[in-house]
Amino acid sequence: MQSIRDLKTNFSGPPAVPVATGPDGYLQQGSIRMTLEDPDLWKTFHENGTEMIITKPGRRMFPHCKINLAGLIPCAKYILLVDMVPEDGFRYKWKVDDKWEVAGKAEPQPPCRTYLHPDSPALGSHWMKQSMSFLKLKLTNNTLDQHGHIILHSMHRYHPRFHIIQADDMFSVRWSVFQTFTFPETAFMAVTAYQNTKITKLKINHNPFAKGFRDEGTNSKRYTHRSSYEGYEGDEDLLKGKAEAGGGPAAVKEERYSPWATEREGGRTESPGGNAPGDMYNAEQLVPAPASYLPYRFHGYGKSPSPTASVASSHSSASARGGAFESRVPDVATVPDHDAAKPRPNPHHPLHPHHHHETGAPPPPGVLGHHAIYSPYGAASEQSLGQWGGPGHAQYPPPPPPPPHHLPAEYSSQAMHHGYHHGNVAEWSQYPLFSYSCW
DNA sequence: TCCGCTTACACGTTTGAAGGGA
DNA sequence: ATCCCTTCAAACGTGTAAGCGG
Repeated sequence: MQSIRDLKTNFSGPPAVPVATGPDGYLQQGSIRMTLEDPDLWKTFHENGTEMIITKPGRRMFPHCKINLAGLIPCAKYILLVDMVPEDGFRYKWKVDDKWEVAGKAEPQPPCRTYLHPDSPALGSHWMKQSMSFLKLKLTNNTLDQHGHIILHSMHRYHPRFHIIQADDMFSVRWSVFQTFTFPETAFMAVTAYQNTKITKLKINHNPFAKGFRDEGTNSKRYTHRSSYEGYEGDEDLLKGKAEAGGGPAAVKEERYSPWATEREGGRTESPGGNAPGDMYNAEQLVPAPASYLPYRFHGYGKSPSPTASVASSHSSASARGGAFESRVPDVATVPDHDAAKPRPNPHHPLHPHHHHETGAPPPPGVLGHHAIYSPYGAASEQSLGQWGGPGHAQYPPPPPPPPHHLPAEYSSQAMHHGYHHGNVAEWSQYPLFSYSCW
């Protein structure tokens, strides 16, 4: 694979635009690395088809996202964000034969919200000092949610996407260097009730809050101990792997079972027990953007649910390392919502966001979601984000539905490996990073 | 009838205030 | 007065099961 780092050569020299340096005047040099904590646990869930409960008041994820960062400039400030992007353009249903099947096209994408890590902004040294948890991130199916939780559709597949942005504050994000990371094993199905009993068992066995549902006695231990639970190989293997790995990467057997019907047929190759699980490829991207839209919040570029018939294919060899740099639109906070909903001048522009999968299936409606940033800091959030404030009400469903995005064929894992050349930096501003919304 | 969603519930963890001792 | 530790209750996070509604 061509390392995404090659991309950096486009930027490592004198920046194409003066704003290319970070807000501190430091130029991001080394490549930022992001690794996922508990990759084995994630893989165990992933092999069984991770499900995340979404509720009206909001539900935490389990496992929750926890990452390690390296390669940041210690004295530069960064902002860490996470959002959820659809895996594909379909709605699923759980079949009696224990697998998910496509049940139709995806619902129009709800307002896409971005969760701001509570520590943001913080120095690179802070981010690298310890692992960063998104424990308090909550998922909801309430499209009118006023708490800033991330809104998802039930029976749809998503994966979290992490953004590290070099910026002193939310206001300077527009000038900032940022990178985006995804981890294939963190993909999940949003559900209002668990469908796969194996997932239920895994949750009960691993989530301390669910201890009350564990069997009596031996398996009332944390997952660092071998569970007495029988009949769930993933769980057992995970524990075995941890015991035998001796600190090295756990050898999680690849996809011995996949609840994704299409994966079974498609020979999905993600999540092998490769070396350095969770390691990411990444690329540095500069974020020039016109300042004229500063009063607005982040603008989602409306990552389109890639019309993929097959959740199969894809997660790439980068995925094999546990994570992937996601080709994406390196831009922020530029275009008001209604603009974001307009058709892009060139949807096949190489800067157009790439998805993990691509197929010839029809594109889903409502692909240009509304993005908003949520900070768990109540007042702090108001303070730091207030300047992004726009119209103060939720916007769902988005009136009128935006035209569907037809994603380029490169909108695949391959693109994640190869990246692409940003020929014209100025054009980036046409592709907002986060779409705009309020809650 | 089926399927997805909501709600109340029991059980466990987490959190933070209050109190006591060094 | 300050710090540290313990205790305890409230808040919060879980999955379950029953019921509702399209």
